[in-house]
Amino acid sequence: MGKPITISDVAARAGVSTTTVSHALSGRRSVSPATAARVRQAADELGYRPNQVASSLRTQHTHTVALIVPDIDNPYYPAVTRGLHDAIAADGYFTITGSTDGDRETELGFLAEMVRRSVDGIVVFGFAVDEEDLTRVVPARIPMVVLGSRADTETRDTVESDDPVGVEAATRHLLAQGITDIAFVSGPKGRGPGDRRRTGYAQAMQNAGIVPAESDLVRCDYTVAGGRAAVGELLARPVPPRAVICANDLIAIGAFQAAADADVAVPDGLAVIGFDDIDAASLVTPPLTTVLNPAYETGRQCGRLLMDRLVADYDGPPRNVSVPTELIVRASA
Amino acid sequence: MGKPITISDVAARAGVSTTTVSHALSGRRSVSPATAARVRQAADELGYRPNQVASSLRTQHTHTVALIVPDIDNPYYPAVTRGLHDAIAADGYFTITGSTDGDRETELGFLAEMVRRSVDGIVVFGFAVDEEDLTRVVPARIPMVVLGSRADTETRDTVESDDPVGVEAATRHLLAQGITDIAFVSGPKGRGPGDRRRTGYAQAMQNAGIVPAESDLVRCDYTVAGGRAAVGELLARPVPPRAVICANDLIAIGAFQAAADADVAVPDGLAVIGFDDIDAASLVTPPLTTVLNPAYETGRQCGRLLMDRLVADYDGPPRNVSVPTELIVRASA
DNA sequence: ATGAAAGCGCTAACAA
DNA sequence: TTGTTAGCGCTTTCAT
Repeated sequence: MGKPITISDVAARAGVSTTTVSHALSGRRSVSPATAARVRQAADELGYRPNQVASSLRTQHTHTVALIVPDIDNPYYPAVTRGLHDAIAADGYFTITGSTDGDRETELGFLAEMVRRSVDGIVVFGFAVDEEDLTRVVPARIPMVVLGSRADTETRDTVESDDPVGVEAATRHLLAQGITDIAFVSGPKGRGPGDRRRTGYAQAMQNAGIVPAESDLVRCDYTVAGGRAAVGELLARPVPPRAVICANDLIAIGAFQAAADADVAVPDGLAVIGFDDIDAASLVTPPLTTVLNPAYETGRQCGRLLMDRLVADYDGPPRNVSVPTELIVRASA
Repeated sequence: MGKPITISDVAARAGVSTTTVSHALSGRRSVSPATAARVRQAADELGYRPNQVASSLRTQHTHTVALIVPDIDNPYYPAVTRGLHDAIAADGYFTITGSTDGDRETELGFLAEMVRRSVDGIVVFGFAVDEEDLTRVVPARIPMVVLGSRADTETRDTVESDDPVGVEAATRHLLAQGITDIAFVSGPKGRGPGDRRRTGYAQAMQNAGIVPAESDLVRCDYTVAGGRAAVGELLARPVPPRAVICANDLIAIGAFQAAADADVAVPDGLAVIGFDDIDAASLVTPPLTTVLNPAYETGRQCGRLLMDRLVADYDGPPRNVSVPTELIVRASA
C-alpha cells in the first residue's frame, strides 16, 4: 500500500519491457493479443495506475485547461465553467480554476502559475489584464481564448455574447406595444457591460425614429440598491418614463422595489426589462422579462475553440465567436 | 520563442550548475549572495519559468487539490468552491474541478483520473459513491475530505453543516410568536437533505411539548413547482397550517405562489421559512426568512482539513467538522 | 558554497 | 512484434 505501482512493476510481472506495457495500455502501437492480455492482467492484479505527471513531462501535454474568472461565486461564471467543462471532458481534458477578484496582480500571478504548470490551453475572463500583459506572460505556443472587451480580436480567439442584439430585441418588444418613453439604466461609466448593452437600445430607438432625451440614460451600480435609487429618481420626475431597460437583472429587481415605493404597478405603470436571466429572474413577482445571457453556451464555445486547436489541430487565423442572446418574455414587460 | 527556457539555459548563462540555480531560486540551500544575484538576473533575462510538471514528478507533490461536485452550476457548489479556493490559495494550492451529475460511474472515473494525476488531496461531494468505492479507488496516502452523509465518520475527515440546529432555531422562531400549527415540507423520501433537516423541526416541536400530526409532514421535489403543489394542497385543507418550514428555498418560493393562488397573505395568513439562503431569497417578495446554508464556510473547512495534513503535517485521527447554520429573519416569517 | 550524477515514471526514436 | 536506450526538466543525495 505504501509504494505506488509503476510501469516497471507491471512489465516485470508480465515478463515484457516497459515499452510494451506502455503500448499495450495506450494502444499507440500494435501489440500481439496474447501479450496485451498478459499485460492487462498484470496491470489489473497489481492495481496499476499510470502516473499522469510522468506522462505529461514526457509528452508535454497535461490535458488540462486553465480558467480564469473574476469570481467563481458569481452565478454567471459557474455556468460558463459548466459549459467549458462539458465541451472538453469528452476529449479527456480537465479544468483548473482560479478566482481573481478582478485584481490585476492576482490575474497575472495565476496566469504565470498556469504557464509553469504547462496547461494546454487557457480561458481568460480578464478584467484587469490588457493585451500587452497577455503577450508578455503567456507564451504564444499556449492556445488562449479571451473574453471581455479588452481582447484584441485581430490576434486572439475570442468569445462574446451579442448583448446589443438582445437589448435591441427588448427595446423593439416595448416599441411594438406602443411604448416609446423608455429609459435605459446603465452601470457606472466605463465599468462592466452596461454601455455595450445600451448600444442595442440606442440602435432600436434610432431605427424607430426616436431620439431619446439625454435624461433617459441614467447610471447606477450593478446592484438592487443601485437600481432602486436610480429608478426611484426616474419615477419622481414630472414626466416619468413608461418603461426601463436595465443593464442587469439586479438593477431591474431594484426597479421593482422603486416602483413599489412609488406605488406604481409593474408592468402597467412601469414596464421593466433586465439582462442576464439570473435564477431569481423567474422567481420574483412579477416574473422578470429579461435578456438571456448565454453563459453556458459561452463556456462551451471557449472549449470548442480550444479543442479545435488542441485535438483537431486547427492552426488557422484567430476566430471571434459571437454567442446569441435571447429575449425571455415574462410578466414584467 | 519556440523552445521554453529550462534550468540548464539559466545555469549556462549564469555560469553555474543547475543545482545552484535550483537552490538559488528556491532558497532551499544557502547560496552566496553574488551567485544568487547572477542566477536571478540570468533567469530574468531569459524569462525563465520553472516547469512545475518536472518539479512535481521529482517531488511527488502537485500542489493541486481535486474537488468533486455533482453540479458546479448549482449555486451551492460555487460557494463551496470559493471557500476551498480561499483556504488553500495562500499555501500555493490550486483546484481542479469535476462535475459529475451525481452519476456513480462519472464520480469513480473522475476520482481515478485525479489519482493518476497525483493530486495532493481530494474533496468529494459524493452522491453515489460509497465508502467501499472510496477505499478501493483512492489510495490511503492521499488525504481526502468527504461531504454528504455517506461518509464513514470513523475513518474519514468530514465536513457537514448542522442543518438540524438551524431548522430547530427556525421552528422556535415560529413558536415564540405563538404559532404552533406548523407543517414541514420535505423532499422525496430518502433523497437529499430534507429529512435530516426535518429532525430539527421534530426536535423543537417535541421540546415545546407539541406532537405534530402525521399530516403535517408532506413531501415534494426540491423545486418551485413542487412547493407550489404541495403547499397548495396544505392550504386547501379544512384546517390549513399557520406556517410551513420548507426543506429548501425553492420549495419555500413555491409556497409563496401557493399562498397567492389561495389568496392567503404571507406572512400574516401563512408564515414561510426556507433553507439555504439562495440569492433569490432576499429578492423575492416578501423577502424570505430562511436558514443560511454556510457553503463558503463549508468549503473553507474542507481546505483547512486538507492543509492541516498537507502543510502542517497533521497526522492524527480523522476529524469531523460541523459548520454552523444561521437563521436569517426577513419578512416571510 | 558549489557541482556531478542519479532518478522521479513515463514515452518514443531507433534497432532488431 | 518487441526491446534498448535516451531523455522530458527538475530536485536531491553525496562529494568536494
